[in-house]
Amino acid sequence: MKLTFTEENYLKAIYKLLEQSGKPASTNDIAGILQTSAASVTDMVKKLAEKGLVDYEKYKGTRLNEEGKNHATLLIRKHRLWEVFLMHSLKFRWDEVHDIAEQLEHVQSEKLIDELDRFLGFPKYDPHGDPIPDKNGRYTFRHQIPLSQLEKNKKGLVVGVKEHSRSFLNHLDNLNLKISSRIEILDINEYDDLIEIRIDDNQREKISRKVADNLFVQNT
Amino acid sequence: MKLTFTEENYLKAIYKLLEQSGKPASTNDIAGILQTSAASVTDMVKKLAEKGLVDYEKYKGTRLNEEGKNHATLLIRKHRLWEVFLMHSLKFRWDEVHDIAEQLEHVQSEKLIDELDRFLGFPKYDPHGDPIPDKNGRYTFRHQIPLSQLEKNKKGLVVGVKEHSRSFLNHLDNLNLKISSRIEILDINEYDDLIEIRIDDNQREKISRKVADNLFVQNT
DNA sequence: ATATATTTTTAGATTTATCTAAAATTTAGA
DNA sequence: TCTAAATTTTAGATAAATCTAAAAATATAT
Ligand SMILES: [Mn+2]
Ligand SMILES: [Mn+2]
Ligand SMILES: [Mn+2]
Ligand SMILES: [Mn+2]
Repeated sequence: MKLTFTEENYLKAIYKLLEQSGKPASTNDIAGILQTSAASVTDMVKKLAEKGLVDYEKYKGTRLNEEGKNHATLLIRKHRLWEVFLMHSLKFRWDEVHDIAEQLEHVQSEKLIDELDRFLGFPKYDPHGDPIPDKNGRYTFRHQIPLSQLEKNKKGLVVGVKEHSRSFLNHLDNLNLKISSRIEILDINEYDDLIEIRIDDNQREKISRKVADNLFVQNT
Repeated sequence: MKLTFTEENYLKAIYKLLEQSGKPASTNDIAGILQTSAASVTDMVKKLAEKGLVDYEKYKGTRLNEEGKNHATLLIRKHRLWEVFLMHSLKFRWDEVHDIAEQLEHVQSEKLIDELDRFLGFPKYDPHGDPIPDKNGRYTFRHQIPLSQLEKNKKGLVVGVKEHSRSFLNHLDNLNLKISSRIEILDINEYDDLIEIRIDDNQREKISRKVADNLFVQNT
């Protein structure tokens, strides 16, 4: 089904909220993500329900149905593949790719996205470590934990970020932290909760719990 | 200036008409290209005039001013670079690229298009032989004539197509004719005006004047 | 030159996505 | 449990891009 940019953005917002909480998306939360009024959201979710993309119950919230979920997954596939393209082929930084991918993800062409996938070598993860759905909507899951859950003296490999904000990504750049960085927990300070780590068997850095919560690592 | 898709499509239409005829674009002609009503066109050209992109005189037609011309040229740059990308990187055929480029050309990011340009090696021409404006809006012109103007026993190199329709491009595919094909005029039939050519020093083919009018060649 | 045809503009309506303000419903606190 | 706060929906308005039908201007043909 051909949808407008707006409709697609609503589907993505509802998908994200469902992913985060597992519960139906509330009108207010959708409005928050899309920076619009609750009244507009009510109008639009009714329309999406009409079109058979979501299940909507007055005052109860909105959830994607099968078709809505498929469409949202396709959008995420497109978004993340474009991010890989921007980063690997066009040499963008990881803090720059999201905004442009927000536009590119709405381009309509199944062949385009499948050929892009092939061109990029069927990548499994995007520049932020998020999994890329394949042509059939299937993800490759990965065992990962927040860096804040890694214990003292244990080692881990950075595989993703939870936050995607520019400021967080720039902060990581300044710390020399990136996807595939090796990390060892040297100390966790009892008093101020700062975590001291060694990065790539090299520099030592102190990071806040906020940063550690937003970094995903694999045990190594 | 940030423009809507619709506004950008009007600018392109006006640009094309000016390019074709040299005269200001008529309301009806714009409506024809954009498949819309004359009344809508009047509304929109007034709005574009308000925004300082076109000069519009009631009943006299519309022409791009400096700013409108710059914006239209940027759109053409984006369109043609995306066509090159689709063809060279993603292996699309030359009859498939236009429709997708019509969508991609509206993505807003100066860095995106300049990096794409670099990635593609600063191509001078698109898959149909049309020149690609550089970052400053400058084209590389090329001396070319329609194949129909090539004389008997003369040789030429195919450098572009005038028509961009799918059916014409597919017809050329069937004849094995493509950009960079070498052509020799073997005979021009007096009775039915069919032109007999040799392609790549190899096969002989008879083509109609209609086809010959729509193929650009360089004398060799 | 005058009538006719064509083109273009205007007037008024429609659709889509948005808004604000007020009403209805649900949730949470005392 | 009752009341107050928060959330959500409804009602009505607005802005952008479109439409149709009618009026106005221009072009064409006898
Ligand atoms: Mn992103
Ligand atoms: Mn991402
Ligand atoms: Mn094209
Ligand atoms: Mn082209």
